[in-house]
Amino acid sequence: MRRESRDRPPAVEAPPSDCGPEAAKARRDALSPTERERVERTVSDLLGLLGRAHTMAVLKEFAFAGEPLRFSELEERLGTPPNTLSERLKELTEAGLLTRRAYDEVPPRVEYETTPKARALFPAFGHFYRWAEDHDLDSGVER
Amino acid sequence: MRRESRDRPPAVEAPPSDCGPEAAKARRDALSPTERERVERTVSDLLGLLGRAHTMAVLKEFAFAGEPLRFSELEERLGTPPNTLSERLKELTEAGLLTRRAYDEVPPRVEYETTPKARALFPAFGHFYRWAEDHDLDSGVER
DNA sequence: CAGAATCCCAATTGATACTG
DNA sequence: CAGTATCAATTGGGATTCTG
Repeated sequence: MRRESRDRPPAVEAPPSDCGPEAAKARRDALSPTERERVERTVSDLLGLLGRAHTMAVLKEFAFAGEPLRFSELEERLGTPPNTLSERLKELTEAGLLTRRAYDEVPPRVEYETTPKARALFPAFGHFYRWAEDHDLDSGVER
Repeated sequence: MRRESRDRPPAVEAPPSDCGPEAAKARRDALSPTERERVERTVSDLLGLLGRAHTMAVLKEFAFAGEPLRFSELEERLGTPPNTLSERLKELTEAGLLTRRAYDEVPPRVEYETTPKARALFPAFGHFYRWAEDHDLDSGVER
């Protein structure tokens, strides 16, 4: 797999053999029809979930925070309206990607924490960040 | 927690050093303030772009196809309404992720092809696929 | 006080018909 | 075939209100 023109620091140039598209394609072809169908459905469900406003931004926040976050922290960092944020957090919790823990205190405190299932997703977000170091969107300008 | 236990090793749990969140976090801290700000903005622009209906599904289709795709192929494979698909393709093209080539033929033919910039994004989609092999979304109760 | 619920309006998306 | 045009349906944003 090639790399774009960059004068960028070394990092690790070799893309992980684990998440390249060719690898995924090969793996897909190796699946049984039944299992493959399940995987396809899961992928499209996942993309459907991630493809709602603020959802990926929320996950990215958790990925970089590396610790539980409170509703108000997310609200502040993302600038997401409370009703929308509330809905996204509910969806992510129902999907099994976050757990919600309410502490019976004054003032009240609710913490959301990622599940292993969500953390297994994080490398993709790390990749987006990595991508952003080497690229820009729009204008066709390839720094 | 439905099918968390599989006959496959975790694998995804150990993120590749290249796109793991820790690596990204460390890299972020190493950036100059200016560059870091640009990267942050690019990431959120990217997530904004990807977070529209069907956008990631379109890119996934290209990632697995590995070749140019026509409007009708995408429409058929994704079941996306033509106006929405049209808009998404326009956005992706303007973002520099796709190129559009129209052939002067009868019947008309238009092919969309990924740019290197888009292909640099594909490992993330491969990762989503990989994730789906080991996980499921526990779709919660309907609203 | 955190945050869930509600209402209302704007923006996005979907379904379908239609055109070059 | 590859889109537009149009209109209905769904979703998101902002302000406000309610509750523990």
